Amino acid sequence: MNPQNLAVSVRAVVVAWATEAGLALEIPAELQLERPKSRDHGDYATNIALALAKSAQLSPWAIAESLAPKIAQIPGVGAAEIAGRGFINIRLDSAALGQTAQIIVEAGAAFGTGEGLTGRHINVEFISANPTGPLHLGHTRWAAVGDAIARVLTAAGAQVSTEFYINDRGVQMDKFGASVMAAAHREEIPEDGYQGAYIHDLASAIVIARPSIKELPVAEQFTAFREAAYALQLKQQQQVLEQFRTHFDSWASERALHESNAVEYGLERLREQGHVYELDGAIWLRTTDFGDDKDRVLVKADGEYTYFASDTAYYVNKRERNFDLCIYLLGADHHGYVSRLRAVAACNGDELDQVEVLIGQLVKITRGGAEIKLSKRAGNIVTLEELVDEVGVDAARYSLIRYPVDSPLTLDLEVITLRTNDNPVFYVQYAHARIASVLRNAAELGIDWRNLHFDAGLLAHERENELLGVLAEFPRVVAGAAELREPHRVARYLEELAAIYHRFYDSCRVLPRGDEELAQEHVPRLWLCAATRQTIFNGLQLLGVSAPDRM
RNA sequence: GCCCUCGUAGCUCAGUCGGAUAGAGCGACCGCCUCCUAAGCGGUAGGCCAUGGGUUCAAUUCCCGUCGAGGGCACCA
Repeated sequence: MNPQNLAVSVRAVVVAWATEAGLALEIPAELQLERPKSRDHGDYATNIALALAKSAQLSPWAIAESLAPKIAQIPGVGAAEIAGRGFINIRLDSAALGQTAQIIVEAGAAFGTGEGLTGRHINVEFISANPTGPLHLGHTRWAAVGDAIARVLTAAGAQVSTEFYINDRGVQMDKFGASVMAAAHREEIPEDGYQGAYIHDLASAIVIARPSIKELPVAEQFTAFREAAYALQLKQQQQVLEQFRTHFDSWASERALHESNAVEYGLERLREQGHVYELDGAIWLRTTDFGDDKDRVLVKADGEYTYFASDTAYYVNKRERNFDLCIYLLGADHHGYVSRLRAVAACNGDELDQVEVLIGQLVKITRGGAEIKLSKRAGNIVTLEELVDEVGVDAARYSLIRYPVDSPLTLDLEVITLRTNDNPVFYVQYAHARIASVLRNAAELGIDWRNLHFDAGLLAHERENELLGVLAEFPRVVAGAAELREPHRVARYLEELAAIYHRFYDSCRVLPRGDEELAQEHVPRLWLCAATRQTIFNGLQLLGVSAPDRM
């Protein structure tokens, strides 16, 4: 018995009742069963009687009185009681609930996956930094969250591709090249150039690899420095992301987009749709047709493409690759792009909602309460690499994922370095390690629980019920996280699960003490432990955080 | 001026596609190891869910206004 099955059964009861009573009611296709906040209200509750009261012209209580006895008849349901203004509280019998443990263990890594997004082909683009320096803290948030979103969408059945758009074209690249070249000649870095110490490191590395580069004619030398620095910097970003367990299925280059004539092609496609016009010598896209507050220039009066032209062509390119949904993760400073990006989809003949833009607030970082100012230009950067060196991949990823992206985030380096409950990741990992330890001990005692009789009905302790109920929620949590693009829900869920497990562990002895024999209640508890371990493991997997067997 | 996001415990934050008594961690205070990891557990204290209206059987959640915080409004990249 799981929440989904139960919801289907309850709905069938409601439909049967309405038909019998001769009422033509609109009953939701998927009836929502919620888990009551209070344990006194049973395992699941439905508000269906309240919801139908108005259209049925009956009191909620009267409807509930008709439904409750029939719900109580559903196999696996122990009791159905009416409470409050007409809620029906459902209690499962312990055997039906206990069965969850076995189902989870047998499902293994597949527990939590679903099919809600089966058939969707989704492109998730995030970070998309200039290759002109190390990835900094803001990028790090997207690296963690974007990767987790991709994992969660995949678990929900979608076919997902992650993508990094390399902004390797334009004046920033030239400033970058000029800065590195100046550093190589020990000249002052141009005022509008890049000032960080890494510029000097790049310059040295380039000169060591190719000493003759400084003898080249100036124009040629500039290009050589720019390209060499680009290659090194991109490689550095890729290595750091790999170390951070953020994998990109594809790296799309803005340059390549232009060189392959994809920009012309994209514009041509938009012209066919009739939203392109010329004014004052420039070529515009009429994004105001679809909710943008002003039209946008694609080609400037001087014949140059705008950055927006690249973006537009890039979208057309993604569609050509058969993605039916393009998700973008952008910083709060880019929120002005939302309406124009969605308008691009509409101008291309697609639906507005085929573009989804997730706007993330920026990350503030403190060390012992004192704010550290981030400024790339001043060279005072807290980079992804530095963060990982200081707190580790697990703590960094988890700390960045456990908050919704639309809320501003303050990370205190001192706090997230602590191995205490300040770092919920340690709390969750500890629960996993604790269970792994129990299962190891069981094996050492020669208890082959998998091959012993599993009596689900023995899992009747209050704490066991709580734990089973929370475990059964996992698939719904994953589905919700995918649907809402909110992987932090998985993290919060794991914290709740770990807490419930610790409470269970505190009250229920899993293994026989030193001189005791194996008792019948030990076996289902071992199954329950194994199910919890599997669920925590699967959840951490979705966040890209490791699940250690020992700590 | 217009637009976006946000305002919940002393602090950092969950919760909100409308549901019953608003939650966690930290900080404070009081307890729990003869026993599978005390990196754990139990308890106490702490709230006009910024504010004023509206919709509803039901609003912290949805809508409008006000106040406050942050960000954005290029033929820049």
